[in-house]
Amino acid sequence: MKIATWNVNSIRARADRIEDWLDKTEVDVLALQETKATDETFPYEIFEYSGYEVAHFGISQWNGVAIASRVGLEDVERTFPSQPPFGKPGEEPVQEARAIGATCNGVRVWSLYVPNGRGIEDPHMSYKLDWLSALHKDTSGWLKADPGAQLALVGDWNIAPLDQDVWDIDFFRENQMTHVTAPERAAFNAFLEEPLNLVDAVRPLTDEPYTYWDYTKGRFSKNEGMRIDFQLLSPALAQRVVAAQIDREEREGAGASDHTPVIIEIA
DNA sequence: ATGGCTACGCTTCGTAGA
Repeated sequence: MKIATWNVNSIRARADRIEDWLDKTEVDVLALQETKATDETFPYEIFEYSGYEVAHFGISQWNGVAIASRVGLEDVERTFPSQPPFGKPGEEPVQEARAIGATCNGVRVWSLYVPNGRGIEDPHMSYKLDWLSALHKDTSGWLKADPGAQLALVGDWNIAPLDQDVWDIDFFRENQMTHVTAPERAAFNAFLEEPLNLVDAVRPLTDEPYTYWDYTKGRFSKNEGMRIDFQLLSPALAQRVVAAQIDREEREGAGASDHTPVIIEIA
């Protein structure tokens, strides 16, 4: 079974490419982030034509997450239980469409779009860290309830865990950029450490360093990218992984998303 | 020269991405 995750940066602008990609790769499960669509405007038909069931969660032109599957799509859950809303000062906090879960052929898949911190001092940074802390707490509960859980937390984590996961760590440091700060990395690493012990099964199985290249400044042609899209698997699921791939080719050509798909194959 | 892109919408700029 193949499970892919892909920040498509607008499902409507990318509809033809996504349909072609599904026909070409024949993944069984595709988790999507940044659909930039509401449930009303989401193009369900491109998945149905290709033989996939799909569940989407979108409430505005921002964010939006979905899971498409051709091996079953059960117990769909929109937002994880502890997921915090974003509160603007003086306004009612708003829940954002950043997480959708579904069980596909026995694997509990969460499609996650971790908030962009925007800036080190920006209120969105504490939102990002709170959001990850809440996800960690719920994940801990799921694994306590079932230590053998087949669980996949996949998506755009908006964190580059290692210095080598950005093209020039000095550039990031000098410009006080997000995605590489100690608190963000600690929040990410907490998923890989005791007691959760989730596994990044992709890193050891692919030579491609990056999953994202900015549209601006010719970043892709200069191969100045970032590794920020991950599939973190429960220990029991990680044992079944036989292959992994970052589909760099999909970043090429006109009309590409700035992120590329990340795929695992499990036995 | 310190830029360069892409997408969205009650669109023709402001917001967001990272």
